[in-house]
Amino acid sequence: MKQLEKTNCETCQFKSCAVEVLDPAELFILQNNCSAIVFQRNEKIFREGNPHTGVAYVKSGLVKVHKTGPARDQILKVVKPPRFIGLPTVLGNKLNQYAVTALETTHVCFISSDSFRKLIMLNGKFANEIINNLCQDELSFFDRSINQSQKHINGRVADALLFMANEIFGNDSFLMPLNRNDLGDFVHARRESVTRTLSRFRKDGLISLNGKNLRLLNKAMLEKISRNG
Amino acid sequence: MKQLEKTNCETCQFKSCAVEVLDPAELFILQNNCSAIVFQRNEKIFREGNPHTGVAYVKSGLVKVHKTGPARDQILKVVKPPRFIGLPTVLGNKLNQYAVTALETTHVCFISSDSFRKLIMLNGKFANEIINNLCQDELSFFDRSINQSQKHINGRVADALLFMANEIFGNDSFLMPLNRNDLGDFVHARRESVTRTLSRFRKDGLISLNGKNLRLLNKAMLEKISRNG
DNA sequence: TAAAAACAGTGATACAGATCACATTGTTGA
DNA sequence: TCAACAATGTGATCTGTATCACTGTTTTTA
Repeated sequence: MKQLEKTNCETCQFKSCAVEVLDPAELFILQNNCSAIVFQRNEKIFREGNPHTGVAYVKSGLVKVHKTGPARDQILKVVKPPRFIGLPTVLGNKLNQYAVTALETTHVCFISSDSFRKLIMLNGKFANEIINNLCQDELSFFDRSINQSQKHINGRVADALLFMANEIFGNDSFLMPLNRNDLGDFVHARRESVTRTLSRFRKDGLISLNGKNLRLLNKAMLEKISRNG
Repeated sequence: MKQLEKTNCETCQFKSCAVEVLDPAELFILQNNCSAIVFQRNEKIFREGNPHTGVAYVKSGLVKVHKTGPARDQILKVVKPPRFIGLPTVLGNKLNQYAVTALETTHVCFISSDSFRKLIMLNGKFANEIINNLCQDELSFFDRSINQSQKHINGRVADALLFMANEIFGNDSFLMPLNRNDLGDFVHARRESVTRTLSRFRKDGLISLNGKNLRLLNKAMLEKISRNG
């Protein structure tokens, strides 16, 4: 974790849709209440239970959002930039309700919650973009919840692989950013079951697998498995 | 389902926090793009896959939000008024992504999505309230997801009973608004398992149970079961 | 670079809940 | 008010995945 020199929000190459609609005066507010920080793999961006540090805007990299449950940690989502993270906690002005951890080198801007709220109040378009974000999250969370609870482990692991390939990497070949244990926490299963499922997929020629190195060989079949559980 | 005569938003006794912050001109917009409808038990307020009918403001009654999964229906939440429902779908201008059904006689105001969006753009405080709502939803959905996937059926059913008593009815004695099948869809279990769990709770003196008539007799113990799964 | 710690694979076993099949009770409307 | 259907309860059985125990491998760090 390393603080960077002040960045220029106006010329920032990672501007969010929400920030695009701000006028110069509003950008000035943002500019002066925003600090850029770099996190390395496995460094925590939010720590569960700690006082919040502002809204986080993830500019580059990859992060996991996770939370301690009664039995174990659970990965709620894996988030690719550009994306705001931590609105619920920050806006409620509470302690962090969940943890966020970098899965690779990740650039983040922290925006003080006061100024974030000020922007919402000042600029309806900005608020509208934030609302769109939250709504989108809600819908995908509904889907995820249903899929996780109604599919068998084959379907859940297939989902996770397709998600990584399609949503995160945009490539059928990728380096799995989660270890087997985390992958278990992501698909509501245990490490051993994930291992067995991946081995089965490899044996059936659906994927090639070498440690974290993954390639989807038969997406049609994986999608079918995803549908049928 | 029955359309009522035009209501007066300004003097409405069920005004939401969000609507409280509107000025007269904005209330006038709302007034003219808002229709009040009553639904009886089991009538659908939103039908999954249908074109949306605007944001729904639930003024009184009780509703379930549910969605078809690969294997069965799933109840995502049970919502008590006052509450906006259906923002994600409406704002995305898509088909309804989930269904909403009345569990008892329920009064709803439908607000056209255009005017709802206009209010967000015009009034930062309104937008802010909506954002607070969405954030709160997200946090409770995270909790629910973790509880549902990590607890055994005893803990999940205990959670549901405590939720009904504490959040919905504010009373340890209530008429369960969900039948055994729905209760199963709510706690990610099957009808038979719910029945068995409730019987066990009754035998152990934790609840009294007579059809839909429920009374929590030992909340301390139910909370303990909820914690330990 | 050796020792320790984290990560990954695999077989044997246990068990929570699903599923099935059927009996009983409650509800509805012709 | 009786037939038809929906909802509920209950025992017997099946099964997917967790758990346990152990081995092998990779990564970290002292």
